[in-house]
Amino acid sequence: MLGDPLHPNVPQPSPGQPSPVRSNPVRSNARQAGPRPANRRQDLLDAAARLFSRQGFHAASMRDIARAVGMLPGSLYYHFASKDALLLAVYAEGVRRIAERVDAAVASAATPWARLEAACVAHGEMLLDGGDYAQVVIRVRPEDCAAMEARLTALRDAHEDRFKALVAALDLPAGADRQALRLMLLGALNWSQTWYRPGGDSPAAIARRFLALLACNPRGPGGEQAP
Amino acid sequence: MLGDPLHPNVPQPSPGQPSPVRSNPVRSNARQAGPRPANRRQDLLDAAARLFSRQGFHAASMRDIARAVGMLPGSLYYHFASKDALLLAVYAEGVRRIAERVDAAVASAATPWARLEAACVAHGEMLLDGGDYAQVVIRVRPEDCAAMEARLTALRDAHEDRFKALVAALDLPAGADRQALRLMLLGALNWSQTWYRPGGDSPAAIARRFLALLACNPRGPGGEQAP
DNA sequence: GTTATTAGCAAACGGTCGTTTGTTTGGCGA
DNA sequence: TCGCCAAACAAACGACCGTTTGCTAATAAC
Repeated sequence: MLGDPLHPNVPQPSPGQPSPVRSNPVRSNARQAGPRPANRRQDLLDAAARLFSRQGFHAASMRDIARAVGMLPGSLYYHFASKDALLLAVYAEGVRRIAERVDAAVASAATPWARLEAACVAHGEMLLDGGDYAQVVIRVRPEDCAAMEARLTALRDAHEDRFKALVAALDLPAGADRQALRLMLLGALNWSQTWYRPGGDSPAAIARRFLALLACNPRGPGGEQAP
Repeated sequence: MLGDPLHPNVPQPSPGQPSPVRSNPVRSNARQAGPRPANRRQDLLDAAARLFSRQGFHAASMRDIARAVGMLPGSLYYHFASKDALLLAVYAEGVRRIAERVDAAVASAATPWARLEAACVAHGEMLLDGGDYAQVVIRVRPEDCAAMEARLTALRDAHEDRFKALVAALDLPAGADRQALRLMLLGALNWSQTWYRPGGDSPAAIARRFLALLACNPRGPGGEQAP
């Protein structure tokens, strides 16, 4: 009862915060540190993120995840109410991490075009090399988990709205196709997860090469990319 | 024994041919028509394509597929040696259908840019509206089926090589980034499967809008797209 | 010292998975 | 008419699935 059964009755670090090194000065009556609790919940999230990103949602089993952290399968139901809830937690954290980086990159750029480029570079770096959480967001389709589809889609859309704003801020000729511009950029970046292998071009270089191809880029065709 | 167990001992239509309407004048001793055999194998392929494209490889079970054609689960092992083999057959047919359309479109275009545009339009139309077989090729990742990964990847690569040739034929300035051009175009198109919904822009329009955004397009920035 | 809570173990639940095995059916060629 | 064979049925196999239940140490609060 009492709402959806996403969170079992366990003290979660704090929703909306980056789940810090667990050194936050909690109020008195909450369980605080102790040698035991450690960050087993975080370990579980990490393991789930790894397996979901490498094998996909269906192919990664709860037993796999439990084994990865040295638990028995039933034990992780103390921390997460279901496999769906575990995916949602990983997915939300993934979106949060990508958005965090993108926001920071955007904030430190001056012009609209520089902001879009910074966002694409940050987005691409997270997708391709930014850890398992970020990769889950692209690898796992919301419809892979029917029970969570709406929530996962909402999370992904909220992130992509940032790019809507960035493209809207560009100074473009009147009839410019801003929607296609956004969809092409994000699509090409997201799909790059399927062919990217470390060792070749860096994620940042890939993102910049894509952006350099766009006709409306004021640098002009074949423009140089900054290092 | 004798090679990989992909094909049970059942008369397959003919490898490498488009599996015609089964009206080919077979030699004498092969079972030919009869009221029974019909095209149950084809029905099975169709059902598998549908479920694989809608649910993905892991979420679609052999029981689902059997039920879709009114068979018992064990019965489809008469036609396909394993789930993996069934996926390979669907995937190969999907690649064949996409490539067929792309080749036809390319053949009926005159200039290098027109050929690339025709290929993108055909590719996009197949991905988005070209039936279940084509959609499986994009929806199912080769690594979803470890046993077939190499073969699936080879099929997909063979198709994408067409675009390598089309881009190589373009008349571009010296330092043009042809690889990024191809990857961006194909990536944006392939990813569009995740957001496309019938009713809005047609697949052909989407493909043309993407191509129109590219800086190297001789029509110039914001160029018009043909009807 | 008692009590409550945290975190996990141990073992199973019913169900579904891909697959195998043995048997039956119906039409065809001889 | 007989035997053959494609094409399916019927029924299970063992393995694995997500999940539940009951219990038990360890820790913290009183």
